[in-house]
Parts: sequence; structure tokens; C-alpha cells
Amino acid sequence: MPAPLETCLSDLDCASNNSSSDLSGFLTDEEDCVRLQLPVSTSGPPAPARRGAPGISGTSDVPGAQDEEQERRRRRGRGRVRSEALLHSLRRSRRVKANDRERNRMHNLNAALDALRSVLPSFPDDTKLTKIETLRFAYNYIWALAETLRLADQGLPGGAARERLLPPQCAPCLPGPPSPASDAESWGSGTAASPCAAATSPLSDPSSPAASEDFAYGPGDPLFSFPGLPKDLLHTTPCFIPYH
DNA sequence: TAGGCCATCTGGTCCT
DNA sequence: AGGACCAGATGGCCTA
Repeated sequence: MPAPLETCLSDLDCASNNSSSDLSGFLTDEEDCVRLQLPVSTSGPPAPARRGAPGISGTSDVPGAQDEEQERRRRRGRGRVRSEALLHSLRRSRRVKANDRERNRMHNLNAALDALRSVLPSFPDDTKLTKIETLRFAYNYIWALAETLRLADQGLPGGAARERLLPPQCAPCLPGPPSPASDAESWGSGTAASPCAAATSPLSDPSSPAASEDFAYGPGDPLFSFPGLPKDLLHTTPCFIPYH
């Protein structure tokens, strides 16, 4: 649940009360304060003593030259206070706008993740993948699909393909016996390290962090099951996304 | 109740 | 200057 907006705004105001920015000359009109819904009297640096606002005071001053100067100073001082309040208000409005943009940005990101979920194979229990699960699953799924296409192009059966998919240096990296059942049991823990996985990936990059990180989601993992893909292929599918 | 996941806010940085 | 992006902080909700 988001923090109450009012709380955030008041905090922001408090945080920005120490601003030394001077907008004198930028805005001193009361209309601007009204337009921005600013209080006419604000907190902040002590305002010059107000001896009655002009036009409000009932006293009939007949300003001499000295009085006019004092009046000018009063107006300047009051304008400065208002300008600082205005600065706070501008900052606040920018912050609110930025928050709104950030919220929309995250909503778009979530919508993209939902779209990605929708094209991934769903599970019987219809559980919604978390964000990180969606990314990992998609990564592996794409790899498996790419491998399927590649094998189809080569006309290789899955069993033969497996031999080709596993470079010799990767054999020791395979956790567990080569039998599919054992693979599934030993890979499903989510903690198995499979540095060789990246080496078998057509999508992998030598600079990829996957080359030196731990990996999760082995063939025993539900996220590792791709309907319609050759069974043998699944057991050679690497897990690229670093797990931590 | 602890831990995981998530939404939101926020300030900093980079880009246009 | 303003927007996009990012990471940290915070608090709510849910589950084991």
C-alpha cells in the first residue's frame, strides 16, 4: 500500500524547507500562490514583521519616502517567502509528476511481463509465475525452442542431438547420473551449479554472467518443462539465468 | 512470525 | 529542462 500522498508531500515540504533558493523576482504575485493553492502565509524562514497587510489594514498610512521604502521591503520580503513556498510547490508538483510517470512505467513493465507470461506454457495449477520466474522460464523456453529448430534443420533425433549438445568439457558439470530420471532429481534443487550450461547455449555470450554464476531450474524443475519439446532436449537445456 | 513478492515513492544519473 | 531509467527504502499482503 503506498504511503499516503499527503504524508509524502508534507515530508517533501519539510525536507525542502531549508532550501536557500531565492526566487525573488520570479514570482511574487498572490495570484500565483492562489493558482498553485499555496497558503498566503507559509512556514519557513521568518518572514519580515507584517504590520498589517496593505489593503487589509484599516489604518490610513500616508506613506512618506521612508514609508514607501519600508513598504517596498515588506513586499519584497513577503514575496520571498511566497517564492520559497512556490519553489516547494513546484518541486512537489514535479515530484508528483515523476511519481506518476514512474508508476506508469512500472505498469507498462508489468503489462509486458503479463504478455510474456501469456505466451509461455502454462501450468496445470495455473499458478502465476513471479517476475523472476517468468524471465528465467522465458529464457530457457526460448533456448529450447531455438534448439528444436536447430535440430529440426539438422534432421537429428533428440537422442543424437543430445550428444552433440553436450561438449566433452560439460560432462563433469552435469549433476547426477546421465539418466533422465536422475537428472530430474538432482537438478531440481535450485542450487545446482552448471557452468557448462552456457557453453551449450546457442544464445550464450562468452561475456555472459552465466558463464561464472550459479544456475537454477534444472530439468527437474517445473519451470524446466516445455510441452511439445523433445524429452532428451530438456535434459540438455541449460539454465542461463544466474540464481542467487 | 519470518520471509518472499510486490507496488510505490524517492533521489540520483543519464539522455534527448 | 524534462523525461527515462535505475536502485534503494518502505510498507502491505500472503504463505509456510
